[in-house]
Amino acid sequence: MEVYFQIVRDAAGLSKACEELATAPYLGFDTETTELDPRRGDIRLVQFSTGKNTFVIDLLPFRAGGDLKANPDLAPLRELLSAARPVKIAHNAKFDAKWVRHHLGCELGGIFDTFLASQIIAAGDPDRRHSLADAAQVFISTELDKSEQVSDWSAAELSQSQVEYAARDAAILIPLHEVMAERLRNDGLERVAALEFDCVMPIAEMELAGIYLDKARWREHLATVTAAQGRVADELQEMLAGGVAQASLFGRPEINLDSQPQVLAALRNLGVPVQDTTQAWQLQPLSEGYPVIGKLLEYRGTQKSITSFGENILEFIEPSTGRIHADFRQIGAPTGRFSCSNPNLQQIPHDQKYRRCFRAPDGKKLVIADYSQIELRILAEFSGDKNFIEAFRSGQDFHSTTAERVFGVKPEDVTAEQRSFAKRLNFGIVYGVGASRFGLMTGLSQSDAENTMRRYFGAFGALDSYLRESGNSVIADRAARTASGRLLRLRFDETDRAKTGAARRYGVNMPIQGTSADILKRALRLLHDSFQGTSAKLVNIVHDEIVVECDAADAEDTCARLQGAMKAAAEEFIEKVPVKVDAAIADEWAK
DNA sequence: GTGAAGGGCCAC
DNA sequence: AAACGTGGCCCTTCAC
Repeated sequence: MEVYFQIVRDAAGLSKACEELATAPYLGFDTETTELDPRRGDIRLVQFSTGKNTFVIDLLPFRAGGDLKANPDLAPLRELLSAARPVKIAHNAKFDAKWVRHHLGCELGGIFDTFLASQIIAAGDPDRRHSLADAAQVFISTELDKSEQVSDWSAAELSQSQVEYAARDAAILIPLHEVMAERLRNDGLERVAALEFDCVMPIAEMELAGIYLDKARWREHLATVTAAQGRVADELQEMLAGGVAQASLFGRPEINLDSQPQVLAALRNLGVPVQDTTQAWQLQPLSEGYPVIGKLLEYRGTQKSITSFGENILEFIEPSTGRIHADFRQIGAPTGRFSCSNPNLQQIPHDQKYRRCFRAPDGKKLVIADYSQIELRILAEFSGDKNFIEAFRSGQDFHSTTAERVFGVKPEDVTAEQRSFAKRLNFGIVYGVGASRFGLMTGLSQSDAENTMRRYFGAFGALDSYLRESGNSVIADRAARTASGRLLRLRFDETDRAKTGAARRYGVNMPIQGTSADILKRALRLLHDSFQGTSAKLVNIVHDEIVVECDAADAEDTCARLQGAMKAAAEEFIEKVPVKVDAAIADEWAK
C-alpha cells in the first residue's frame, strides 16, 4: 500500500499541518513510542491522516527545548488532539491517550477506537482476533506488515521504512473506520460503541494514576499469614500421613499438598469418600465427619493468600510513582465487563486485612461507591415484575422482602434462615441456578429445593416468564443484547442438551451482567467530566464499585459528584426501579 | 527447559 | 437430563 505523506519537523510546518488537518471530519491517528510504558520512554512520532494526506510529526526536534509539555510550539497539536472534532480514529486508543496525556499534557478528545469496534462487532466470537493487522484483514481485506512496530524509534535518523510504516498505520485507519462504522450502524451497535469510546480516556487516566498500596502493612499481614500457613501445612501433612503404614528411614514421605492427585490418594487412603474432584464446595459437606477435610480447606485458603496475594503483588509497585498501575481491558468479557491484570485489582480478597493495605496517601481520602443490588434491579426492570419492583421501591431489606413473598410470612416473622434462602435464590437466579445446585448450597433436599424455587417463581410470576422468554429467544435467535445494544452471538450444538442449556444460561445472564457493565461505563464518563479541574482521580473499578482518590479537603464534594454520576448513569438505563448507590469516605479501601 | 491444559479459588 | 454467569492467577502435570 502506497501512502502519500509529509514529514513535519518544525513549528511552522506543524502549525500548517494542524490547520489543514482540523478541517477533516475524521483523522487516522497513531503514535510511535520508544517503550510500551509512558513513564519509561518518549513519543517519537505522531501521525495523522485525512485519507488523502498524511502527516508524520517528528517530536524529536521539539524536545530540544526540554519538556514537550512546556513547549509552546506544540499548542496547535494539543488543540487538535483534545478537540472533540475532528474525530481521531486510533487502534487501541487507550495506549496513545496515555502517552498524549503523560507527555503532551492534554486529553485525547473525540475517539473512534478500531480495536474496541472490532470487539463490539465480533459480538463475543472467541475465534476472532483484534490486532490492527487482523482488523485490516477482516474488514478491508488488506495485509499489514507490522515488523517495524518493534524497531528502534529512538534513533536520530529514522529509516525510510520506519517512516513509511508509521504513515501507513495512520492512513489505513480511514478506510477501516468507514467499513466499521457501516457495520456498527447495520448491527445496531452505535450506542454501545459511543459508550465504549467515551470510556477510553477515563481508563487511560486511571491507569496512569495507579493506586497506592501500603507496602509495610501488606508485608505485616503477609507475615502472619505465612506463619499460620506453616503450622497448617504441618498439621495437614500429619493428618494425611495417618493412613500410611510404612515410614521411611528419612521420616514420613511428605506429600505435595498442592498436588491434586497426591492429596486425593492420601484422602482415599484414610477412607474419606471423595469423588474425583477436591473442589471446596464438594468437600465442604465432608468436613463435619472428617477433620482432615477442614484442615485441607484451611490450607487451601492460606495457600491461595500467599501465592496470589503475597509478595508478588508488591513487585507491581512502579518505583517512579510508588503505586500500582494495573492493566484494565475495557471489553474484558463478551458481556462488556472489564477484566484486569498485572495485577488483577478486581480479585483482591474482601477481607479487611487485605483491602486496608490499599489506602489513601497522607493528605488524601478515598471515596468508595458501589451500586446496591444492581443486577437484581436490572432484572426487575427487564421483567417488569410488580412484586420485584415493589420490593425495591419499599426501600426495605430486599432479601427479607423477597422472603416474605416466598414463604408467605409477615415482615416481623421472617427467620434468618428464610432470609438466607431468599438471598441465595436472588443471587442464583441471575446465573440460572437449578434446583440441585440450590439444594447443594443450602443443604435442602432436592424436593425441598424444588419446592422453594417453585414458591419463589410463584411469588414473582413476571420474573419467571421473563426468564423463560429470554431463554427461548436466546436459543431461537442465537443472540442476546444488553440495554445499550451490546450484542452477543451464541454458537452451540442444538442436538446437545448440555451445550444448549449452557448457552441458554449464558444468554439469559448476558443482558443482565452486560447492562451492569453498560451502566458502569456510562458512569465513568460522567465522572470523568464531573472531575475536571478537581483533585479527584479514578483509582479502581470492580464491576459495580468505583474507587476515587482526592484531596482530603475535597472528599465531601467528590463523594457527591461520584454518587450523582453513578445514579445518573444508571437512570439512563433503568426507569421503573429506584437505583441506590452506597458511598463512603475512607482512609482505606474498606468500609 | 518451556508452554498448554486442567484444577482450584479469588473477585463481582 | 443436567447440574451457576464472567474474569485472572497460581499450582501441578504432561507433552514437546
